[in-house]
Amino acid sequence: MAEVSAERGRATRERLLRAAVSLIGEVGWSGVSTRMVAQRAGVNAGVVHYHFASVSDLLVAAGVGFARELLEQTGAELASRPSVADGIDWLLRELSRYSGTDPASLLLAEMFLAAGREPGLRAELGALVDGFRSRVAGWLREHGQGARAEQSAVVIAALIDGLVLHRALDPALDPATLAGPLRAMLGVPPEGGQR
Amino acid sequence: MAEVSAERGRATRERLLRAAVSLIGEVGWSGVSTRMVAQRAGVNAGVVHYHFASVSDLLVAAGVGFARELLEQTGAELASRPSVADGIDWLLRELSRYSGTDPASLLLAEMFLAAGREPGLRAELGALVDGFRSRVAGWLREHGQGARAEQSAVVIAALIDGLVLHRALDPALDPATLAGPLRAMLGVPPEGGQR
DNA sequence: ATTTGTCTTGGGCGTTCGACCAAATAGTAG
DNA sequence: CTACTATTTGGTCGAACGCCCAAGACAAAT
Repeated sequence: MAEVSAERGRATRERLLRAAVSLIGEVGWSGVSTRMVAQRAGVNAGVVHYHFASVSDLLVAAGVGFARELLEQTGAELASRPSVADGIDWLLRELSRYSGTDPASLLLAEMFLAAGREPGLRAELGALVDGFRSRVAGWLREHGQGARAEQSAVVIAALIDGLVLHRALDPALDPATLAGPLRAMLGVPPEGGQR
Repeated sequence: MAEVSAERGRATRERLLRAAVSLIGEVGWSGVSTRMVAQRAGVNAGVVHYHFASVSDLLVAAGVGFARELLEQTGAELASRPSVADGIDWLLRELSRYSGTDPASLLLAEMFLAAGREPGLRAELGALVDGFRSRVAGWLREHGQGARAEQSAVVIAALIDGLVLHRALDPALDPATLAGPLRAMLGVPPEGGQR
């Protein structure tokens, strides 16, 4: 078989996916065009339709791949925190890194919207978010939050995305200042790990 | 002056705004076209550019008008609740009415995204959300939540939008089940209701 | 009756889009 | 070498886009 050719094709496919990820954040889901993504990937426009049946297919594959990586990484890091107070502090600090206007934030938001119009994307993204929630709930349960672990996890997951959205409107909004209400919600003493 | 003409013109302008509001939710901010909005409003395509300098101007005017009405109405209703527990319950019940896939939910989400690319929209929407937060904070302070009223208001406002987003992915997610964590956050007895 | 100003119409300009295709290129196998 | 497959190229297609404009329609003012 043409092994080197196949290898080069895989690399091109990867470049297309990466180009799509960055472009979705910059110009919006529906703003991404064949020519645009091809130019950024450094390939001819026709190549896009060789590797993907349609532009939609490319966008879904790119977005889901990115979201999977981000959610699994965040979930793992959060679950490894020794205490709930620690985890909350870490999460809020992590959220401060996303301004709400950076490509990563915008990509996430764009995916939520596109999911409403692309059933396949909705199913995949829904499964990812559900997995994240379960992971958070499990972590809370491990630390004695059994009673409302599930509901608290829902609140935390939704709050993450809500805060990213609101930071886009008001960059002065600092997530780190919200530790108080969150600790109260989770029944953690106000002065847990750090101040 | 041509009073009847002017009146008819105002009515046409209103129809264009309403058509734009419904279309943003259906096809997305950037998916709305001149011809589309004109057809839905029952007027010729050229009329759009008589009443508005550009499609963007129309969308901003339509979106901001809708958001202003919704936020002021919700803020007023929430602030009129006799107790924090009451308000939380009402808010969560109200949230249940938005599936995350209905035009109103989608319009709100689309506006957050579009705000990142249209500075004018961002300023207006930011002011509206800030006003809503202040109103919620004032209401919390009135009911003895002075210590963390501001932060709690930020959490509540962000949570609203986050929940709408997440409901779009998982319609089974029922906001009403989240009263427990929220009451804990606000220092309200879990079940009794009034403080 | 004529003028004035507001509103409405149909059409056209230039651009960009997704999709598709035949030809060209590169690498493997016989 | 030839035969074959995978990949890339440059180009074309019809459709839709935002925006603009000249002309018509119409109620009020003169």
